[in-house]
Amino acid sequence: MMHEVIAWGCMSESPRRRIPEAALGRLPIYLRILVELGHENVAQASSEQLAELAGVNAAKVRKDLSYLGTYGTRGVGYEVQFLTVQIQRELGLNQAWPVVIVGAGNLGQAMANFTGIAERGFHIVGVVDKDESKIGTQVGGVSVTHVDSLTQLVQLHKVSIGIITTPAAHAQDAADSLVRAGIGSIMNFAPTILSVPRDVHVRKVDLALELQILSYYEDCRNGNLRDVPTDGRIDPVSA
Amino acid sequence: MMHEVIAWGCMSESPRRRIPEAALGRLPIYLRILVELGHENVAQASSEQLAELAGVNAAKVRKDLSYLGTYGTRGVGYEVQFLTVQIQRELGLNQAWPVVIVGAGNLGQAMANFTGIAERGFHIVGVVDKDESKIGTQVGGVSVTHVDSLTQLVQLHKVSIGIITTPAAHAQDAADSLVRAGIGSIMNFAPTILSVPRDVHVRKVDLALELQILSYYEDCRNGNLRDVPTDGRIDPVSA
DNA sequence: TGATGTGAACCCATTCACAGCC
DNA sequence: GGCTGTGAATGGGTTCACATCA
Repeated sequence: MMHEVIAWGCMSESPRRRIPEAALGRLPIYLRILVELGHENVAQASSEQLAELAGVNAAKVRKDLSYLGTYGTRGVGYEVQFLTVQIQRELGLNQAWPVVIVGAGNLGQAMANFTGIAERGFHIVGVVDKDESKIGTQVGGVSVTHVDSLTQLVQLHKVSIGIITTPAAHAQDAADSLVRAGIGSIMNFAPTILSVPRDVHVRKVDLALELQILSYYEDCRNGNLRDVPTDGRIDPVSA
Repeated sequence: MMHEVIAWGCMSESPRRRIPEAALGRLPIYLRILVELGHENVAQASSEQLAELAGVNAAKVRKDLSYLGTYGTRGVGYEVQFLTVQIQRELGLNQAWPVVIVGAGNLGQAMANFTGIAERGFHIVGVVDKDESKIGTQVGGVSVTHVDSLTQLVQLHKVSIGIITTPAAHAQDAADSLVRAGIGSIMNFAPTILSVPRDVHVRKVDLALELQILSYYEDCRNGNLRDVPTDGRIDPVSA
């Protein structure tokens, strides 16, 4: 048995990714929990405990962690410190990632000041904007510079991740600037589908999206059953 | 045939949900696109066009929209205005949802000022904090009040959705306050698993999570193959 | 003709259940 | 005995392909 398992590494556009997307999305959650447990000087944790804290079930925790390697101890559990490092390594967090923010508005400031970002290995090396009135102001420990300085900033600090916090109308411009500067991945807060070269990763965070889903559930809870569609279709109560 | 299809409405904890979670999560995306198309006076759109704009494939668009009802026209496509209203209705967005924000920090301010929220039918009726120095300041058109006024605020405006933008350490307190005030759904920005009664919906937005996933992909792209696990397991290059 | 709507097939993710090891 | 690691079973979501209808 060995099928076509080529290597342990991941490849950016590999047809066969090692860690399933769904599991990958949960690794940061486990990581956060492990770091917290570490702060509380907890040395060991079982999949049951981790599952409880993560709000998932134990089998999923074990399956997810098994993609990383055999890091648990049967009959005991996982060593918190060790597993923390393994997940960090897997996520590429064993290095400080320099990040630039495009858009010095409220959200840009919030991201720049967000301690959770710095705590988890990301370092804001620049905030740029094209609004002259914002340039020179201090945001999250750096001063805002003009968007034209982006390329210079990116090359100087070897930045490969950019965050777009501009209004939707300027998001594509921001993305173009980032791509021109040579960025490889973009976290986009603007409610816009960005058009970028195929080799640039974009992850979109839609701040209103979750609210809209909540409103669906709230509407349901309040007993406001959805209206019947307005065309000819009728609720088939009986055959 | 009629199984137990009771009605077209959804129920908060119904064992048989009408719209699959995955499709529900895409409705806000289609909605945003449709609204934009509407602004550009586009009258009709095919599943192909919508798919292109949403970054998914056409079959998925059709399947997703089919959960709402039969709103397309074969051989033609979907009527933008009509479909917009249908999705809004389905998401419960045919009403203005009052919302409160707990935490008047950077992120709270960003959310309160975020025009995308107001544009999509949400109305910030209050921002509360427990830091005396913030109370009275203006944020997004309302003045910050003390967290003790939460219950009053919620009852006065019949609020059922709350947003937590406090530091992680205070998030559980914030959630408790919201629950005590009678809120039904919570959007949580703090990187914390909240403990709430079973009938309260919580959706978590982890701002650092997406960054951590990006760093994984960046690490891969840069050719930094994942290290081999440090235990005895070796890459099985050949049988 | 051309695009929707939808069973059926497929594929990925979750869960189960237990062998294997501490 | 207890907990991990993992094949196998299950279930949900995606995609295919085509019947259907304007």
